[in-house]
Amino acid sequence: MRSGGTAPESVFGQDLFLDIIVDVPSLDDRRFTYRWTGDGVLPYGAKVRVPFGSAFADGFVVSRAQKPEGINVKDISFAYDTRFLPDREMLDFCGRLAGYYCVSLASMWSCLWPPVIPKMKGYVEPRPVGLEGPPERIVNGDALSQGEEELVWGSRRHRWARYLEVVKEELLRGKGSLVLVPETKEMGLAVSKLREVAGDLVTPVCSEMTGLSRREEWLQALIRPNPVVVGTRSAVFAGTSNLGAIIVDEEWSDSYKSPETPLYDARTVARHRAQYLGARLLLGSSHPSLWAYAMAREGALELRREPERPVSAEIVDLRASGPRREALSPALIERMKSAFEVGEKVFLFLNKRGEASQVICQDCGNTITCPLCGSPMVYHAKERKLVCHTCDRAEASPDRCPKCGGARWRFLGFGIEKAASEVARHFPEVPLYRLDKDTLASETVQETLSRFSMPGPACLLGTQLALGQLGFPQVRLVGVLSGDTILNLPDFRASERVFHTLRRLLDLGAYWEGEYEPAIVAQTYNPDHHSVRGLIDPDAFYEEELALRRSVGYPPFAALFKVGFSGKNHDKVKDLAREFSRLCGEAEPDIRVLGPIPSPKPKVRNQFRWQVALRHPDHLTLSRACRAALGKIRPASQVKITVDAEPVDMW
DNA sequence: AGCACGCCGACT
DNA sequence: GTCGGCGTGCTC
Repeated sequence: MRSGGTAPESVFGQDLFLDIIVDVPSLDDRRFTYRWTGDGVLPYGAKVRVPFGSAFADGFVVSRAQKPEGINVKDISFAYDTRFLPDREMLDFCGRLAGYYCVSLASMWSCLWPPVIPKMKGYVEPRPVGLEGPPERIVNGDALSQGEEELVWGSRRHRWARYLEVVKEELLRGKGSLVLVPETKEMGLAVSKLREVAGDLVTPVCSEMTGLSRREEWLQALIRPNPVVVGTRSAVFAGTSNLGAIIVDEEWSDSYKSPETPLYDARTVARHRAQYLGARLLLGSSHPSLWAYAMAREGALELRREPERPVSAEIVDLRASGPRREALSPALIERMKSAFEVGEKVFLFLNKRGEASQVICQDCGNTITCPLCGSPMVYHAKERKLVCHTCDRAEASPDRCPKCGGARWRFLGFGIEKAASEVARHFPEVPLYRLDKDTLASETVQETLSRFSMPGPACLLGTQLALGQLGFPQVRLVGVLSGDTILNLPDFRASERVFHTLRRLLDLGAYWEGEYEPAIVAQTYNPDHHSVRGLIDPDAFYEEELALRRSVGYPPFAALFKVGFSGKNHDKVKDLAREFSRLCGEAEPDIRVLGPIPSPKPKVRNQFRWQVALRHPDHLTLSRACRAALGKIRPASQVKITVDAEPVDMW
């Protein structure tokens, strides 16, 4: 609060000019000079509202400025409450991240503030930081490693025992912690667990933070000397720099990847932030990502693994059942029957993404993959061709399977409707519920689940939506109708995704104590595929998938960028994508440039879409080349460029 | 991102 | 003769 004119003499009674970077796309941190006529000092990094063109925009103070000549300098409209100003270390850290992700510093800094911030009221003593220039974009994310890193692999109980231990240790050293969970609905449990060791220091922050109390919690995370901050993806930017540990629970989850720009991945940000602060990093997982597994294998992460529990899993080979096309195999029907007879519940999982126009060999289950990159190829009905969307390689669709010579091709995609009618036909007396996007409109997930959990036999047919629901009813049998159809997606992580989905089904009922594991019956056309075998032998999956990724030079053995181009003028989009590819190759000859190719969805909302993939062993080399190329492209043109420096898929 | 300026087609 | 398309450029 303003304390009767005690603000610094030097900034009173005179015009104060400040350089502001405005958070507006394509402006890329261009500086604009504004006048500050309000009370108090606006420190480096302060967030302000400024008139911009005929509208307003948010921006950040980066330095003091001279009165510019020949420009009609406008006044800063207001400053946001400087109590929310992140500390200098976080500001600098985000400078590095901006370089790493090829985005503007302004957009990166925006992540450091809650969505709604009050205006600054009167004079607020800012934290002591100077008005230096912006931090050097050193973008050397790995140079500062000194903290310990570990992979906590096992059940929820196993992981949280370790988390609490570490949080407690750090508190004894006077250090706070940051705990990330994949979904908002996981926060309640995380908070109550952490309260056991950290009591009132536990500070939940929430991305859907519009309410006053939410904002207050965010502030507490900044102000408390050693907060134990809990939150989802966006919370990776919250809290002070006095952190002893950063914990990422269920790190395999792609919900850590931001879907909007800046396209950061909270897992990587967490790791870099821990390294930057010299804090420990804990990655927790019931089935680690390949990224985490590879680091543990190299010894970069210390491994704390709970012994694998035996699983009851049966893999049903659909190839054996011939051309008959039913959603439920006889083997599954048998198992369902015995489950219903003793009053148990069955969950049938159907991955709905199998609608794509794919062909697999009905005799041997072979899916044709691209010889250049290993991604499954996509059938283009129009030209009767198989196309690799990663390499832009097209070949005639073969008449006979190159593996077994079979000529019976199957087009994928049986819908949930068909499955439902089959279940109803086989088990007319068993109550049947559905949980998918189409049925969600009529009732909530919880309503469906509670009806499903009423005593007696019942069957639930669900998609991804059903996974990860807390308090899932006691299911004794899980049937996977078509979990592996996404193997046919042109995506370097398709196998990993199938593996995680299948392993996740084993955890359906796992909530806290009293865990149990259902028996699982997985129907598949790929019974020998390592991602399906991973249900029984996860280690074999990891080793095989790692070997595959290494042989084709994909993550985690190399950095991969996905650069998207979109606009309504097809030729301009294509030309700019070509130009960009050329410039990248020029900037750094070692870079593998794949494409440009039309995006898997080549036209969306009347916008044409092309993409380029870049690969190189070193992420920073890619970032540098990418920024160099972007800098040389004339910023005109109605083509939007999106750089994803850490894609989780190639869509 | 908005928004204004500016130079070529079909309308009262 | 004007209204209006959106390509190009600017925003302190």
